[in-house]
Amino acid sequence: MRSTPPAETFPAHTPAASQIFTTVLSQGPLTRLEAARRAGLSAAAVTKAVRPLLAAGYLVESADEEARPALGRPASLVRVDGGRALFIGLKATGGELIGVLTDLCCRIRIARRISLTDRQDTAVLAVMGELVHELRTGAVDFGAPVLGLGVAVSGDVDRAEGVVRYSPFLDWRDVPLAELAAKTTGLPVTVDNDVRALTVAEQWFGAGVGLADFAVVTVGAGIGCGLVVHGRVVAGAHGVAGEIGHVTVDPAGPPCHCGNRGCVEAIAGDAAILRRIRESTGVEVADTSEALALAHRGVAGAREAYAGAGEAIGRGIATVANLFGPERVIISGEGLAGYDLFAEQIRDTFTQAAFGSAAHCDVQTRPLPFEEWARGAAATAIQSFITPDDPPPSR
Amino acid sequence: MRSTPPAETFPAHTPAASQIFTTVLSQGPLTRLEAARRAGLSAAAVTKAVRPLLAAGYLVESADEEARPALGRPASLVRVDGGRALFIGLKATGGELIGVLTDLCCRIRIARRISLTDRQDTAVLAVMGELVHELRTGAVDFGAPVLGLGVAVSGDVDRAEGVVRYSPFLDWRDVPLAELAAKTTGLPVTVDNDVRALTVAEQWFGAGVGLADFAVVTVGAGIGCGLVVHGRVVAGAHGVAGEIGHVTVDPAGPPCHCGNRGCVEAIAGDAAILRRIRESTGVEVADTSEALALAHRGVAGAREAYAGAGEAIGRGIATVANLFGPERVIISGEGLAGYDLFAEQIRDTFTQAAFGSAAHCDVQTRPLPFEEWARGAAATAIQSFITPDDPPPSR
DNA sequence: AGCCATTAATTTACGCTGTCAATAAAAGAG
DNA sequence: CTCTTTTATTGACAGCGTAAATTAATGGCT
Repeated sequence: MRSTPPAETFPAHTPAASQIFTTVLSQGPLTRLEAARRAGLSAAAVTKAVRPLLAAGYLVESADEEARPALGRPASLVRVDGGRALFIGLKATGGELIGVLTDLCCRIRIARRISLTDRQDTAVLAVMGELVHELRTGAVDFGAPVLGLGVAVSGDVDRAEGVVRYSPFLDWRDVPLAELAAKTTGLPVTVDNDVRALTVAEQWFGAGVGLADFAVVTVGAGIGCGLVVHGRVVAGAHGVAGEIGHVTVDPAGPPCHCGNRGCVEAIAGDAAILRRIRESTGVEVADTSEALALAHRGVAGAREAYAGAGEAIGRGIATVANLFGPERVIISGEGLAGYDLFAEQIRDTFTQAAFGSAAHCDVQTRPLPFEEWARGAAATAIQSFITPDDPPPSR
Repeated sequence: MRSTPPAETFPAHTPAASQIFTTVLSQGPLTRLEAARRAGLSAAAVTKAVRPLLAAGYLVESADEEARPALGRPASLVRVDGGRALFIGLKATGGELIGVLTDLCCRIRIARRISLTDRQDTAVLAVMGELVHELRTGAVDFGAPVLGLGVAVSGDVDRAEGVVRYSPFLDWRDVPLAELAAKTTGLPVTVDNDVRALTVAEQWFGAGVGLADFAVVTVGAGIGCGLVVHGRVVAGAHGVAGEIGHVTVDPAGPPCHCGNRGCVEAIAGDAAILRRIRESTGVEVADTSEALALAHRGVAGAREAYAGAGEAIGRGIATVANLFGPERVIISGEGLAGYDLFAEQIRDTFTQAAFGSAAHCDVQTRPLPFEEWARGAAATAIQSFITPDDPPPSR
């Protein structure tokens, strides 16, 4: 939600224009005809929508050098000028703030992290202000205006209202973050849940482009899941959705902080893996990198812990596939550092537990650099810039 | 999919008209203004859309007798004339064919069942033809035309193409049922998966009216689930969705016909309950009614079997709630005959396993008379009649 | 080389549908 | 009998689609 009027508004005031721009943005350079086809609109609509966007510099035209057909008028490609505008994305965790400056195509130009000492909202907000200022200072070099700020926070976030309802890691309740950050920075602010933000980034700029139904699964400290159904990110009627981390995979499994036993997160979360390695090997591993080292050295207990995690994740993904039937599942997250240790288990368990054609679902993995979460936040800011109201289904 | 031109077409050729009609159909008598508000359209659009529908007799107007506010121009209510048109719904199981004749408001006027002796598609089709003929003969009394036929089949069904891809109970593969049934009956035919059809009926005529996100869980021989997300029924990219029956709730549980262990269906399906009762009590219960009798008499082994079933179902529903965040879950099915035996376990397990606000999800139960499945099929026929292409999100 | 047929991309002209804002209609209150 | 209040209708306007016209590039033919 915009809390302040944007410095510059997007010259696409009709739904069709937003949709066409989104199509060109996410599906690379396209001819007008091809853009029309993919957006489900007429070619005439594209021509009309493209004109003001070209004039404003958001789109640029170029000849189709390669793949020119022998006959007929050669196509001219339309693409988004990424350098036309900049956006800032912030991800707040309990311990640090990650910030990125991206262009309109959501390519990262600058990335920064600052550790947080105080989780109080006012303290975090001050640090956010600093980080945004630093990124804007760096933005001067690129000769384009910063047109929006996206903030990603884990927990229950109401994007439409710009309010963090409850964030366990930050211990926040009902913080009107969009409003506060807009006051601090003077930018239009979008606030969203971190996993959903990442899902938006995949939908527009990643492996979810062009898919109406897919899921993003993040593996790390927690296990999260973002869902896109009918071309739209699922937010849940009560703000909760995609809680794959608390899907039970073994009622006799280890206890989870949520009060149940055998949740995916209680088996495959970073802390769970560490604890299991400590219990089975007796080695007092201090963090994930030590645990990984131990497993890579071939220590049986450590390998088993990762294998068990892989099984739990595979079962969780199979559950998602059985219920939704997504076209693709994108596995990502910090936890992928140890992907070689559980890839096989994920795949085997998924294949076995997926019912019927659900097994045809394409399970992909992509590495997730640390700035990726913040990039997701920037993606939500770009989304808000292009479609002030929540976006229509993309194709 | 329509395979033959309908006997009579619906005089609403614009999306807005279909949407307004749908709103009035499912949300009872409404003033034009209220219908506009609920459909997200302008009052002007309603006035324009309603006129031809009144002229054609699909809608009727009446004064708002009660609840007339003291002030202002009195509202005139618009409602659907259910008696204006009739539809036939068929549900095919392995052993019998259930057929209903409903009016436009999906109220059942006549219900019939015929047992099937031969599962071959041609044999089933012949019996379908008979049943449809019988229902149409009965329809004469109501003085309205039969305008569509809906057929519900369990398994993998492609509604858009009207093809049954694979139905285990009938042992069918790639049967172009819509085309065949249209040829036999001369009616426009809609073919859909049985659980999805039931979900459509709930969405338009049941407890899902007005909800953008809800789930229907059916308990009986199998455990099924229909999902509505963003106001649309989820069909899954590969035709599989809502397979709650094959969500694993206990990897150490009993084996399931799908090849895994501890699926919801392997614990809470009718056959699983019977087997467990036989094993624990030694009593050779022959069918579900005997099992119910045993449990109601207080036999411990039988009660435990039902309690275990309740837990499995509750856990399955919690999984759905954690992943989607539906506003409501509607539990239904033949298995509800024993609802008193596991209601408590469903509720307790759900509450415990639902994460955070997902527990706020409203879990309802509704009895499911045997004709309900066929009524769902009729609902899909009504839907196809009103919106020839797949329906837009309803509000 | 010049011209024309061919193919494709884009634009222009026009019609349909839905919104917005102004207006009519139907009461009861003063 | 007029004013207020609420609902329904009407007419001007805008968005978007279709269809036909226009523009652009290329190869074959003379």
